[in-house]
Amino acid sequence: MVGDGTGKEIKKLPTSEDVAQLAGVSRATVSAYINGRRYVSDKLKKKIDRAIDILNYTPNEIARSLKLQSNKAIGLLIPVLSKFYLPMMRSINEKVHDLGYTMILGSSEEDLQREKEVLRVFTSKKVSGILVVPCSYKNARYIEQLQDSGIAVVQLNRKLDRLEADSVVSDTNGAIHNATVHMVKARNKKRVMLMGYNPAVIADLDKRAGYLSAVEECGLEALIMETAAHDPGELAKLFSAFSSENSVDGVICTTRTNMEVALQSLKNRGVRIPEEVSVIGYDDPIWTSLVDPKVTVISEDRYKMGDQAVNLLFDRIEGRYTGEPKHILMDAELILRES
Amino acid sequence: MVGDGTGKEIKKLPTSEDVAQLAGVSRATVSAYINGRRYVSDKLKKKIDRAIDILNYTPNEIARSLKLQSNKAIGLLIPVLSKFYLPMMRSINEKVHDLGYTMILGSSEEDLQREKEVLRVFTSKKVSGILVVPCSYKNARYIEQLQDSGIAVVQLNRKLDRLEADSVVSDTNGAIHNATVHMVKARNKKRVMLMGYNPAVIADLDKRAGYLSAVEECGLEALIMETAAHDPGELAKLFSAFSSENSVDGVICTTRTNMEVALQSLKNRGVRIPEEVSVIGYDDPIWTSLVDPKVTVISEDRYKMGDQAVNLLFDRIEGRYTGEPKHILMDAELILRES
DNA sequence: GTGAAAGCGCTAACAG
DNA sequence: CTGTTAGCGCTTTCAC
Repeated sequence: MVGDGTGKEIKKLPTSEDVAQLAGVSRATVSAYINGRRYVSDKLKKKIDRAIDILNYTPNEIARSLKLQSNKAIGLLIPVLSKFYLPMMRSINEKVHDLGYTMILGSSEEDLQREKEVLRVFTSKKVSGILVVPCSYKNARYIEQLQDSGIAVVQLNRKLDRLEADSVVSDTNGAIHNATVHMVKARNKKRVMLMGYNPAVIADLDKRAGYLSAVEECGLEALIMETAAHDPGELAKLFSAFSSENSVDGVICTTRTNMEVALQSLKNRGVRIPEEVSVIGYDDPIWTSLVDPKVTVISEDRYKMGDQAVNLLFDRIEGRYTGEPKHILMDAELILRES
Repeated sequence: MVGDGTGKEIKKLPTSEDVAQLAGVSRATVSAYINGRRYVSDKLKKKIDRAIDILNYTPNEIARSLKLQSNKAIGLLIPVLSKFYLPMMRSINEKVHDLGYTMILGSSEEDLQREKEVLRVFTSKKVSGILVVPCSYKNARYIEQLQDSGIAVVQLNRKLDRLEADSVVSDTNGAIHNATVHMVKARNKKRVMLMGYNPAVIADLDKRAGYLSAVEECGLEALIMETAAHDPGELAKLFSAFSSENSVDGVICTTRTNMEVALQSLKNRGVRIPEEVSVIGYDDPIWTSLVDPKVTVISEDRYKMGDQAVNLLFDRIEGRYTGEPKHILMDAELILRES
């Protein structure tokens, strides 16, 4: 316990050799026992257990990975660490943990170059698989190379047409389409706006498409309020733009934050919801069912998306599936409430 | 491009040996060049660069880690993947990426046993350091063992008294104290409630303590509304309990969600803020400055907390600091607005 | 200034 | 059934 003036003493960790020695067996037997790769007699098992216990031995995963040429780890690459991805991260984290894998997290920050960097790091760490929310078509070729080198890849939340890899995305196009039609047919609204469309976001293209096809189908005018990046300044601009808009009787919000902006603005102005203006929000946080009026929302089950994706990934990693890419399109639910 | 009926062909990745061979040098030289460990003549550098390029060589980090007995990775262990930790994750992710490290993410789910499991996995992967939001005193000894074996450890957001490791926590005690006093002295409120206290959460003990010391100092009655876990059911209970409470003239919320509940309830009831009831929220999401009235909040700069923690960690990892544990207590700011 | 060779801790043939 | 042995790909003394 007393130092020698040079700082901490670092205990060298025990190796399988140490365990073998103490148990009076060979390293091979220790390895076989730990990994359950072949029969080991009860007597030796006991001895080994005891030795492991005494030494407090933990296998060195690095050495194991080097030998096996694969790491019990998967990489998760998302554009930004935002709350949007949390539900997916949760389901992924659970499955990964249950299977004894670890999750390496990286963000591309929507930057093509950085995306590639992170992917490169993942591969240098020999991850068994990668879950990626791609940020650019440009890396499709590179990702296919990774697959060729034996790394399983699943696209999450965004799907590149030119990338031959499993994918799990939600049907935002259909969801927005249905929501718009619902406003018109069931609520009898005539001037329905798509609020908060951001042309820089890949997913928003789908939302726009769904909206446009719906208004066309209903013979109405397309009313789109654009916005830009997700910083406070832009949000304030959106807030004031929306607040001086009083010709619409229906609002479809493209994101959760935009829904907050819209609701806040309407309440401030004393606009009655849904009599004067009907609102359909995006995403379904707890409070949407607590507030007055309870708000109708489009809800993507992102927890489940993550779950599906990680299932596809492990099907590949563990060799249960080796065929053509599977593409899962998840329905986004329209949760009807009062707004 | 044409398969042979047996499925994918997996290309073996090039090794430093391949590079050396192609460049006509030895592995030692390749290694030395890549890591800048010793002088290499320009001529050889060129050759090596060319070979690396041709082969598209990426060093195998696993082999590197085995040799060096340390992985360019750090582990981040948080209780749950909630939005509370996102700002910290962002700053940590940035620094880690900049330094060429990777971040392994794990969650304890507030479970003692699982916390230990995750820590064990981190060590088996030979992470260079660990950032941990501890969930129990019980693992303090184990964590100290990790330090003894050479792994740097920094506690984040929560600090165990009996754990000799660097820490970065925010001064919630002081923040709640100040907020309470502010309500009484500056707003002239007499019945100030601490709303949403959850005795099961370590941090809430501090909040309670700060609140109690303040009401005592002001000679007021302590009014604490308790709540339990973070599920929708409990939240609804809290909402209704708070909604039938009309004897208070000031509310201090313990979390962001609780703030949403309180504001929503007061608005529903048509209670004027802050004339009838003054509200101080916790956490500072964008909308707090957009709504009417703009809400006064206690704001922990969690991005900065993560930054500080990761700085301490790398000071240890890279040997710039080897002394006694450092404990950073970060001020939580009271952002005065209208509520 | 550069190369040869040993070894990090583990697994998997191959013997016995 | 269990032990011996040969690497996995890299870094690093130690010679040249």
